[in-house]
Amino acid sequence: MKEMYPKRGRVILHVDMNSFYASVEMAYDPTLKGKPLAIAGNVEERRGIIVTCSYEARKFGVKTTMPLWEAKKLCPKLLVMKPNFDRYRAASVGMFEILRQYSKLVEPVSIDEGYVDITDSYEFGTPLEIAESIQKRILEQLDLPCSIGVAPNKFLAKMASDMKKPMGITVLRKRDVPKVLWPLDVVEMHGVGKKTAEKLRGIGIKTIQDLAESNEIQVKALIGINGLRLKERANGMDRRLVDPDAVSDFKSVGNSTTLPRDVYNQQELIRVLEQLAIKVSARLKGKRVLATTVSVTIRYKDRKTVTRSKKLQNPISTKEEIHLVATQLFKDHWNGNAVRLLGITGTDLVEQDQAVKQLDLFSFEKDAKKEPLLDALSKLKEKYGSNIIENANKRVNQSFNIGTDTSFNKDFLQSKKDGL
DNA sequence: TCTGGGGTCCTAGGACCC
DNA sequence: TCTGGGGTCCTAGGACCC
Repeated sequence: MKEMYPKRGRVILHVDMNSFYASVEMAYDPTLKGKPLAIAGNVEERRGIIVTCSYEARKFGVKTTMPLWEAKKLCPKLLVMKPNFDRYRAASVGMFEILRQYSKLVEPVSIDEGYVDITDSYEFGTPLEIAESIQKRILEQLDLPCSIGVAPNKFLAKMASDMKKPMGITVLRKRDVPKVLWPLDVVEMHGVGKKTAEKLRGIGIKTIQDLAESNEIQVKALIGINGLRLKERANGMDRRLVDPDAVSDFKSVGNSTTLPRDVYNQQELIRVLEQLAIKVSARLKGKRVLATTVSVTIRYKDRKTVTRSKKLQNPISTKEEIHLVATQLFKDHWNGNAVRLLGITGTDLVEQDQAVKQLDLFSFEKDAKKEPLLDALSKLKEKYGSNIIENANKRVNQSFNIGTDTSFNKDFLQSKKDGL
């Protein structure tokens, strides 16, 4: 069947939901439609900021990341809601389900956007027809608006979806790049932020065209290997594949909180760490993973931010363990100044099922101290097969010879008994 | 009386090993 | 009497994105 169609170059869609959180709230409660609506964090407190807002609110100048009080000044009738993440997740699942009906090659980028490779999706029509069909179904079935970019690669699709909002469809071919993309300021490029744009301006690169025609050596010297990638993108080139598994193996799990006021008191800060440890632990367990490295983020009154991390011998996930490691890190590195924000992040994640083996190996280490080593090794071989022996050997050596990191853990357990 | 919270990726230096 | 060069791991921080 497929052979009947002519071979064509890649066709990638980037689907981007419009003011997603606000749109979901309007789908839940249609009386909100047509009104200036904002979703904001920490609505009760002054430090609340706008996360998303409806297009009606944008007409007043309300923008993402704007402090709530400022938004209210611009738009006194602004309706403000706290985020309902369960609703957004449900809507997101529905959206990606629709996308997967057109191609198996769907790569979620975040809760409200994703790429679809429709190169081989001939049976659903031309690329433009597919984009129209997707947009229509998301609107009819979920009552949610989106914008779609149609292009030969991810970068162009992403740039295209951004061009018409809300409810736009933009086709961006490679031959359109000089006319459409090149006149734009280089900061408009996905992947170029304020800092990079500033640096580029320093060597006379202002527009995307300037970057496309820039001197590779000069750009590389200025911003590193990333500069070469950006130059390629500016020329409309991007070979990245649409990878359905890209997000499934996430790299870290963290929680942080800005304190309602600046805090000096160590006991109080340690209690905040406990709350964060509870959250991180619950999320790790929900994802069935353990963290091998724990980081603590401290933001001071003057917004100066430091992160300190510790790689552990054994991955952990309980709230007690996380709290102990985080507290130790905090005590070791806090400079005593007033703290505005605290965060805990777990990285170097390993799957629980794999960690079970490691747990067994750990208990084996204790056995190894009682029994002759070879004896214990052969026991292990019976249990797991020979391929695991090498790892076991390493771990035994570590626990016998070095042992610094295991004592790190033990110190914590001791300090816990001592009441911290 | 300002600037949230969740992430990813990259770089760079020091320690350590061979 | 002087001091290479490559590689990996760990830690810290910066830039960027949604």
